Amino acid sequence: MNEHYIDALKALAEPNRLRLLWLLIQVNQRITIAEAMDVTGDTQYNASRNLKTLYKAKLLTQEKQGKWVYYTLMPQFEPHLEKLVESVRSLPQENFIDIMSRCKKRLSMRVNGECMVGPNSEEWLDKTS
Amino acid sequence: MNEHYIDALKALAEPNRLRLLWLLIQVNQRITIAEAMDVTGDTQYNASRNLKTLYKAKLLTQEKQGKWVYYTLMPQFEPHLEKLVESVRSLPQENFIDIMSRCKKRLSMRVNGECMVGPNSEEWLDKTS
DNA sequence: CGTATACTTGCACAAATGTGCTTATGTGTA
DNA sequence: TACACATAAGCACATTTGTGCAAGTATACG
Repeated sequence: MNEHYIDALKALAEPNRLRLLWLLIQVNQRITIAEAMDVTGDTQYNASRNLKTLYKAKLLTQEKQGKWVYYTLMPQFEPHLEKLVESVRSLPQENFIDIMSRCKKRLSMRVNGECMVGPNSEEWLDKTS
Repeated sequence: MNEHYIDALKALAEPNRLRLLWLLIQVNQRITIAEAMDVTGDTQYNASRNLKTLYKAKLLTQEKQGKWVYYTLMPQFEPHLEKLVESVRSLPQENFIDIMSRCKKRLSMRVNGECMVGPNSEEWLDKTS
């Protein structure tokens, strides 16, 4: 009963995942696990698993492209899920200022909208030092 | 960071509590633990703790009156919390039909809007047998 | 008073969840 | 084919969370 909704709530009830979904809502763009790692500072295992958890809760879509896996916000059509995403969207930006600026920095390293470098690259470390 | 919001999500990410909050939203009325027990079939410990968890997450208010403790939906003023409650409100009724009818039955046993009998009373068992 | 009733809290335990490490899979490139 | 790199999956472990039982607090009522 409402298991899908419960899964979504559980997926969001964890700070790292909430932050990830918030980011994906705000940037309105797909991101790779490598990019998520750099932006959040998470380990590879955690970035991968947290994105996958959001995917299993049907909040994200997954798309493999070469060696990269892109995750994107999934459009919701049922009212309760739509409103849940809207709720996350309304979270005050103040709590995410640094993560947002890191994300913009990381996305600016793309070429033609494609992720080119892996996690902890020279280019990234230069940008953030 | 957003701990209050995370608490609310956690509180809702459990079927029994989600059901309780949905009920409180729909009936738009305070209810006692005794009533919650009868309606959900939960034990006293669980009804008490689940309502208290929702209270600690600031989704409900608590009001002691004589030997009864009434819980009521708490009005939300921050957009993300408002929308979270709206999301729960939009959950399809189909999933709650039986619980809703039991709740109406239980509330009809009140006198002047006050709960008069405890859990598993004769009157209640008669009504639902 | 003393007893019944509504509710709370502490403890023990099982189940679920998050994390880290290691290893495996799969893809691009030389 | 071999190697580098992005991601996933398996395992052990600590933390959290839900549940049941028992004892405790508080209020009503005779």
